Amino acid sequence: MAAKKRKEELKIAPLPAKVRARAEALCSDAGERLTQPRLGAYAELATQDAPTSAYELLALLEKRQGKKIAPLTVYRHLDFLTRVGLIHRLESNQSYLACSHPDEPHEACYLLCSSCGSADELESEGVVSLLLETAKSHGFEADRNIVELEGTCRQCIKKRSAQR
Amino acid sequence: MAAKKRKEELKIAPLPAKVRARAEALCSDAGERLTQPRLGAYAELATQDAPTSAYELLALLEKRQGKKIAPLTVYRHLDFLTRVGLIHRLESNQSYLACSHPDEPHEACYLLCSSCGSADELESEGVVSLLLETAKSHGFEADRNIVELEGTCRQCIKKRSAQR
DNA sequence: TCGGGCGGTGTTATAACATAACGCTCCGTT
DNA sequence: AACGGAGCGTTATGTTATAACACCGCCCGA
Repeated sequence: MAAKKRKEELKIAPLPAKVRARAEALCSDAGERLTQPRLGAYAELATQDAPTSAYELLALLEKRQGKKIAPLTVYRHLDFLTRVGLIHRLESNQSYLACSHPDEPHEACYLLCSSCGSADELESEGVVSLLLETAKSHGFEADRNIVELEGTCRQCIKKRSAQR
Repeated sequence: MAAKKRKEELKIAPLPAKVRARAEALCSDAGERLTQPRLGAYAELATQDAPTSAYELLALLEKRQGKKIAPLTVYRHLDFLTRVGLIHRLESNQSYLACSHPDEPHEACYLLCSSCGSADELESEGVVSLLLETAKSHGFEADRNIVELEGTCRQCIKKRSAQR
């Protein structure tokens, strides 16, 4: 037979080469393996334009790969991707989001539009440092901060004012 | 028969008179009815010293009242209490917490200790206003802000340093 | 005081989100 | 080739939340 027997024939969402390279670099720097299933989950998330729930992601992956996937599998991938910083979890609505700038370690705020469902990641050293400082002054040592604003994004505000 | 037939014999967790009065005032000001089951749920939450999940609360109420309660009932009470501002929901771990100062409308930060599970509500005009300002400068109009810091509280830091 | 309406409650069922326990496979190292 | 550990799959189950529908009881107006 001419065709080599390839183990990994996983279908993966198209991902800009640059983004993919960045993800691979990030993982190898961390001494972690960006396997095919993990990459598949990341690529799928990265091509969504709104935060995605674990089960939505599950459905997307099943559709693309044409086979059943167990929820636990997806959660493991999400857990991994969160750990290495390629994605974030939005606590206020249990959804997941590819990080828009995974290169530098960061603490971000999220602007969640309740009208269109979009999420914007917002670098905010000022807010974060003030937050940590405030906490510290109360004797509290913060490991992780969750800052999510729900409201209406610029586009939706514009759209709304245009239509009336 | 001497005893009048009382409809409402719901057992309710003991609640300081002041706290109860404040809750009643808050509801009547809002034109809402603080019914027995609602008060029961509030009182139960208010006597916990850590954030409580909906199903934990359910179990507590069932135990106190000696009867089965449906989850939906509890969720409705939680929803009501959140709406009038007597309790808050912590998004990062799906739990609920009696508000420590429901009188004044407020936006708070929460300091969640991952060691002892306690939650501290922290008034933080500075942080909140900076947050809103930052969002606005991005054309985003925020309705609600979620600010939760996970870390170690003062007591647990002290305890930890003492024991080693 | 009667009656109508609406908010609150109860019941059953089910959807959505997440993890436990266990064993096999793959891959790099010795 | 043997070993060991990370990754993965499978089954089962736990946890969180909501839908649909009917009844009850309080308030208010006639």
